[in-house]
Amino acid sequence: MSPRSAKQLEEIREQSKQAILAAAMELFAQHGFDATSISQIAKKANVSKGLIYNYFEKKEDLMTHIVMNGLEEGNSIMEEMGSIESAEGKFRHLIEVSFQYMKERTDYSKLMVGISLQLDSFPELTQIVEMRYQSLMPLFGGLLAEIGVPQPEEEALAISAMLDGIGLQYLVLGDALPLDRIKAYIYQRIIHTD
Amino acid sequence: MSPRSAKQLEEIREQSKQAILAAAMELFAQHGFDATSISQIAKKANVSKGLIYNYFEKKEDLMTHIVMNGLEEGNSIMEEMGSIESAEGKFRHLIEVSFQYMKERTDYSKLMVGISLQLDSFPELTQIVEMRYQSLMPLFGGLLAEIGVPQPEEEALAISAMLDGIGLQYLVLGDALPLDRIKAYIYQRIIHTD
Amino acid sequence: MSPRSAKQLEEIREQSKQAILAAAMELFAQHGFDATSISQIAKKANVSKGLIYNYFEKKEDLMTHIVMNGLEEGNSIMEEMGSIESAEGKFRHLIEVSFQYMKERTDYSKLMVGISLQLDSFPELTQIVEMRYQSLMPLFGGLLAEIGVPQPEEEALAISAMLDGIGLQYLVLGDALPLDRIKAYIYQRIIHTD
Amino acid sequence: MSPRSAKQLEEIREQSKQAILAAAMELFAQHGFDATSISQIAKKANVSKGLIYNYFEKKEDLMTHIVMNGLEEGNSIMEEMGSIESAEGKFRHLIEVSFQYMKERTDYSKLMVGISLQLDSFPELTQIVEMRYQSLMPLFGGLLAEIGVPQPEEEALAISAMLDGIGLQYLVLGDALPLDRIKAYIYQRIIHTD
DNA sequence: AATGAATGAGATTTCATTCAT
DNA sequence: GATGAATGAAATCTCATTCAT
Repeated sequence: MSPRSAKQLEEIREQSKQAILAAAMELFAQHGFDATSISQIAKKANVSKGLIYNYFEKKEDLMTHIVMNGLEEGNSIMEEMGSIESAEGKFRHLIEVSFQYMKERTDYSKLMVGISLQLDSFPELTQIVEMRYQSLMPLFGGLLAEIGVPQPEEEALAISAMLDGIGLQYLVLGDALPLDRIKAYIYQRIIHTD
Repeated sequence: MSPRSAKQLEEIREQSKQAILAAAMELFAQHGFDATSISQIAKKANVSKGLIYNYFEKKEDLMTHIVMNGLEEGNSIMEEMGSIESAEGKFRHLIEVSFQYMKERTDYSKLMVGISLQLDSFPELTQIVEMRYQSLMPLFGGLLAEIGVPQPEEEALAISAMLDGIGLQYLVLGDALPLDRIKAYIYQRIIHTD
Repeated sequence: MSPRSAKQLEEIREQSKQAILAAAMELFAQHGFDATSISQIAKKANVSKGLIYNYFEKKEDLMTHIVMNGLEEGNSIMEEMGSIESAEGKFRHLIEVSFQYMKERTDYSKLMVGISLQLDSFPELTQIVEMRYQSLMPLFGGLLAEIGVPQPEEEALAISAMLDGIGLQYLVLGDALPLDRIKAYIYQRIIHTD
Repeated sequence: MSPRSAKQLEEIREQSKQAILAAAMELFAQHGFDATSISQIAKKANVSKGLIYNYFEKKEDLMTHIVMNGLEEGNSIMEEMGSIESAEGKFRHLIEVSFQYMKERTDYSKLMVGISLQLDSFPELTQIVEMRYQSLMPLFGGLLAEIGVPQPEEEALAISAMLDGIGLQYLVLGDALPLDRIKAYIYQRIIHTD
């Protein structure tokens, strides 16, 4: 009865949606949410303004989807960590992944920091993002305790802050920031071998 | 028509300007630059829309002025530091001032982080803000070297990142973040007495 | 491709058309022509947006068809009247049918009044609807003359206006309007037995 | 302090507002609320689109203001009636005013009927308009009783319906409807002298 | 210096209509 | 016959900016 199979339709829909989300993410990251117009997104995604509203009810929803997707991706990265044996290995993995993320997904990182600053415009995200910020602390703390670091909780606070700070600085300064040197220092400080 | 002296006029001008800038800063920090309208600023400053354009050519100029003022203020705080003798004292002062700033001028801090993320909308600020980020590093490095910290440069990178990270986290999490505990930890780590 | 007889096809067509018209009528009556979207109609009719355009060239055509159908239905009701002998019987029938219509087909009545007020948006209907309004007058006049009412023409004007007015009031006030009391009064006035 | 006096400003504001309301009323009456765009209103009022939003928050507010103004005007007409002595005089006045209104303010009448049909789009008006419809009935009833009409309540219902019906018919048929003949008939029927 | 009415560009959003399948 | 993804025009509304006073 229907001229295109359900699967075909789903594919088409998914493609359009992804094109739109990709364009939106890039622009949101570059210019911020408010300074990005639906027209710009449509143009970048090679799509009509109207189509965006076939898939997303409001402009806000674009942001919501992007952030949610990103957090899910983050979760699956965390889960990989489960398969690593030693606490030290886990810690290394966490650090590696964090730095890699900043380098490779700079856009997304920028967007996340931006959103953090105006959470009251995105009520659906408030809780999720706040939890995100808070969930890493105990994880770090546990790992550092297992490794045998003297004051694991304070160190967790410190390292978590450092990572966020590095992220922020990297976004502003770009490659002028010596990422690798900082990474090495962290390892040396925690693991005492390197 | 009314015989006011040049000095009186200047005073009036200055008062209006400051009222406008204060209102703008608060609103920019709370809702972001794009989400704040000139009308809102005018209302909050108890001033007409038109008057704002007597003093500032464009909306962007408001932001530019606010940021510049803030940086100058920052500079004068730094200068106070000159009168302190010991490197340790200077370092302590720097840390104290930084934490105090986050607590008392949260709005302004938020605004500065926000602006950092969309520097391309404020071309006049790009250079200035980038310099700001970079200028603290050597300062920290010098102090830490004087104090006798083993790897002063890496430690400077680390502490500078930590401070920015703490700032970011404080903006998102508010008082859920144990500022004082982190501060104590920094002191303990660098100064070994506390 | 599928071997369906012309008759079957015709049936399918007719079913779809009727489903669409029924959905459109309900929605037009409830929310007005402009406030009703093709999407809503499609959803209510369980049909795709595209299909509507297989049967009707433009959205306006839906309205045109609905009104025409309604008028035809009205005509056939009138024709039933032909089989009644006495003028009084005919008059009673006319009144009964009118009141029944208001009660049972409130939606359609609402739609007809609404359309009357913006005839210039539906050029094809202008003449038809105007004729409708005018055609009842002579009919009433003739019946009232036969019954022996003193000034049959004026009374026809009056009763016709009353019926329209009752319709309008009923649409606004709903069952707060004492339809039966008014009906009784009309009978009493014209027929002097009741 | 302010360059134009408050009075001047108020005058300017009032003029613009009236121009906008007049344009809106005419267009709403002609094409209906939904089919009239803010652009059309702006053009007809010789004013920019933006200005309309200086005075009215939403498009709906235009309708609300127009209807409210009209009802107030209606009230003051009713109050004139208080100065008339005899019930018969009052009744005549009421009828005269009603017919005059239809002729002279056809636009407004049309708009009122239109609004009555879609009251659920204008929640602020619902109560007011319904009350309006209901308030005339007892008024008529009282007058007719005083005049000595046999069944004053039913007659009130009948006449009230007739007036609304005449209004509706007049809006559709225009001067093809013999207003004066109907008016004469009403007088003759109620007052038995004419 | 100060006001605020007025403008117009542009933002978000809706929706009738088309068309490839 | 039937679908629904896609378009684009137009609608509502916002707001930085201008300017007569």
